[in-house]
Amino acid sequence: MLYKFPKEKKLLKSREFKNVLDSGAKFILPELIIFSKPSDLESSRMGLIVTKKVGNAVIRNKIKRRLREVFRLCKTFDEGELPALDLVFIARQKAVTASYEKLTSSYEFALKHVIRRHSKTKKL
RNA sequence: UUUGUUAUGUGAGCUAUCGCUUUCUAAGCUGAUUUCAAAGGCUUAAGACAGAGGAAAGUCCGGACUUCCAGAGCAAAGAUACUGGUUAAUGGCCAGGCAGGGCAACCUGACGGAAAGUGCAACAGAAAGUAAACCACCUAAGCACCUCUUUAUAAGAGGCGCCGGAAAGGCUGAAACGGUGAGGUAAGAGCUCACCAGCGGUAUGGUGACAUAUCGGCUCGGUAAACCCUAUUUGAAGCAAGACUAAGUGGGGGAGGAUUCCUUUCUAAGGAGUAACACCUGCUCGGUGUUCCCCAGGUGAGUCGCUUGAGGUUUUUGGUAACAAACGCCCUAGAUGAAUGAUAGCUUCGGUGUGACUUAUGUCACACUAGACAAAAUCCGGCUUAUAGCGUAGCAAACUUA
RNA sequence: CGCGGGGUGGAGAAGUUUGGUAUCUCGUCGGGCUCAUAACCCGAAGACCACAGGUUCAAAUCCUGUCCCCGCUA
Repeated sequence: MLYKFPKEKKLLKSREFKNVLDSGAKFILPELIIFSKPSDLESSRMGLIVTKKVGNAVIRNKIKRRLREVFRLCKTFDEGELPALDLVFIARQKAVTASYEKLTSSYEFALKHVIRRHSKTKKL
């Protein structure tokens, strides 16, 4: 069930995007910029931003698909403690040449930091 | 065989695991209330089918479809421009003519009109468009003068000037009022003749563009991708078109009034007129809306439109061809922060590297690498541009062998 | 989906309307002035006008196609 990716796990409206981008926490990687914000929903949701600077339509679609796979498959770790997050991925130009494994590892690395940061703010 | 040229095909495949979208089936929930129960809707770690391109791209043309009340006239503006055909339509396509390029196959061409009018041509040059002035040329006819011959005022020869002749020459320029040759003349000239180029008429062939032949008088520059003229043609906006539903509430728009005249009629109805502005690309007619009253936002909600269509294709027939017709067969994406994928393995086409055989081309084996351009967004017909690798067929030239 | 504007030395602009010479400012280089630097003065280099093709005697300018950049409407 965890590997499914229905519409409820996507950010679809520009309001939701704005909300995350304005008040969310920012984490920068060579391939990505990730905005995150805890939500009250049961599961995490994700949205994608790939600008025209990255490449043409074919390249942009490819990046989107890969990032969706990364989000879908890497959700398993920290199953019990995983809080529901709204995530927005902004692809940078290095994401074009980066391999799939590199994307997953960097995403996991970022998630750990993000979760730690959010738990700290909750405690405070 | 090499080089070239034209047309055209393909745009890697298979398996496993995990996912996405549409449709159908199955199950469940909802609809649903006292009971029974439908359409519809939703869900599913259930199953099945299908799921990007030759250019999906650029948005350069043409249509379908939809809305605008979209209708008439005039003007403006835009587009097109050899001829004939084809098509729903086109600026596309096919065939032909002409011009240019190429040894050739073949390719390229905004290819109507300059005797309707207006404009333009730097520098150079006598002159850049009406043709004349200027320089140089000639001195036959007329006038005047000078020199020589001569006895002489007359005659002859020569010279200069005026008037006159003059369509030839004038070094330039991208371009100068036909070109070359011969005759002709005081000097010259299509003034005359031959050939060539151009213009016009006639005849023949062709649907036509045009071609061929012949005759004529001799010549009337360039630029319309300058304005323009002629012919044909175009209403505007675009699927965020547009239609429906829900939510919300006061409602996405709503509600009325004044004055003049006429008719019926007796205080009501109908018709006409009256101010300003905006829109229908400009104007006129015509129409709609707003103001002279009031108030106010919000959403990018859902469903339909949405994919069977001027569809594709085998064969046959007509046509040189584009294309058309008949019969049979096939159904092939409908997403909306936007699906059609991710990962792993294998096989073939290639590329790179190494090794072996071989004079070399090449052949075999192993390893690495999955690699061009580029993704539907209402749908079709074209055009243009990008494109790795692998092909197929026709034709032309050169070379070699028989 | 439908439109508009632009591309000229290293930088920023004019010239395109009406076709014939590519100009200006800053910067660069050389020289002068100064003990030295700046400022100032003198001189020079640097552009096939985004790319390709066409019209014309002649194209940055006119026409056609392509590429890139910027912006707008609902």
